[in-house]
Amino acid sequence: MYERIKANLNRHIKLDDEEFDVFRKKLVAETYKKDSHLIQSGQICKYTYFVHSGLLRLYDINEKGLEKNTLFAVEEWWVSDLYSFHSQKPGNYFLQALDDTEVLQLSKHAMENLLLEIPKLERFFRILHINAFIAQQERVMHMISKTAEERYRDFIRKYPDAELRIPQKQIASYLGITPEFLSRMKAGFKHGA
Amino acid sequence: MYERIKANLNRHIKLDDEEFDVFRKKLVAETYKKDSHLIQSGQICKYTYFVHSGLLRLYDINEKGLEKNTLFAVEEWWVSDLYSFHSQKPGNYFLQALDDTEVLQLSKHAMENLLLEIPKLERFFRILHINAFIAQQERVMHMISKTAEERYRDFIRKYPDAELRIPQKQIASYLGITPEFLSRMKAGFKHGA
DNA sequence: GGGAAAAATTGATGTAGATTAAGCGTGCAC
DNA sequence: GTGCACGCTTAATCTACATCAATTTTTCCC
Repeated sequence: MYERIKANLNRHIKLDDEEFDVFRKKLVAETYKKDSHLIQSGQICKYTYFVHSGLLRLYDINEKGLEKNTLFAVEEWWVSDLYSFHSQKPGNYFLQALDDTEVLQLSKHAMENLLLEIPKLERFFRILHINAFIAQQERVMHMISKTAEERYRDFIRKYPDAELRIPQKQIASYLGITPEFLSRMKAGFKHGA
Repeated sequence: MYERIKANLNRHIKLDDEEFDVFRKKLVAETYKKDSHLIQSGQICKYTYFVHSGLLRLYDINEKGLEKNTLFAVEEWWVSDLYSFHSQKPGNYFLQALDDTEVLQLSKHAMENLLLEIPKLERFFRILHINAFIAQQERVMHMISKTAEERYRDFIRKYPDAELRIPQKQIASYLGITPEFLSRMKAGFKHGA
């Protein structure tokens, strides 16, 4: 159960066995059923989640009342409503399981203690958030510069298995287009392009 | 000269005088003339910049050959090509002065040493990048959910003085629309809306 | 395994914003 | 001061994508 998160930490820092043990003891393993919610908009986000297996989506409901996905989290992703988690104020996002999903969750309180006990974790999360920022920045640039079709091709190139696991309407919402238009595009470029 | 960056650090951490002195000694003050470049696409980004005064834009050139702004940096902003700076591989962004601009720059090497000498800085940059991520994430959601006019209104509400200092075409590029359409919108909602 | 509900597809029409092109104002180099 | 490049505006046309509505396919539940 803990090998995956250990490998994840090892991408950026080295913890000895004792340190990892301190870390592991703060984690709570939890399983969420398909369609259940881990985070609700309007509430204070208590946890940061590491996805051990399964599939989550992070979304908000916009002014027109439509659900818009901002992130899919698969195995070995960290996910949370960072604004709410970090500030401990009510957030705007929902986090929902698209499949039965096993997570390791870390409470705000546990996280703060960990950062003091194992300062190397400051480095780990710093690098994690740098990479998250870079990915979002690139996504903004794609929204500005590319057509929906180019963004869809990028998406399936970057997450090849996502096409299989994630419903079309969820992908459309992530890309910022309607399900109808996504369907049309897929039909289109079998013969075309 | 150093009061502004000291205040900036103090937003998230407390450094004593000795620590701040270590930090300050690594900074290099530099002035860039209007229109000059601090970072060039294709090159390895050597520095992270703290804007002491002036105005910078971070942009790339897309596949169609058009310049697209991803960020404006005014007083008290940190800016860099984070991918290139962090990985020390060639980057995709240009950083250009839109006005004569004074920066404090920190080399990759100096930054790494600082993070070892003053571990509290790991925390500082972690929080800085969390906030940067949250802002980018919000921008993605706005691109997905809002019309160009709504995004323009948000922009001038968030950066009230930007409208005065930043040329329209640069704002249009940041919003992901053409200068022509921005001009039309401005004319439009003087009488309308 | 049959039936309801949700997801995906298909078609007709509507619209936000792009593109192209022309004219206008303004800052700045000589 | 004058010329000229460049940014801003206005107008006509075009297109990527949305909206609305109907049909088919898939999923899931007792």
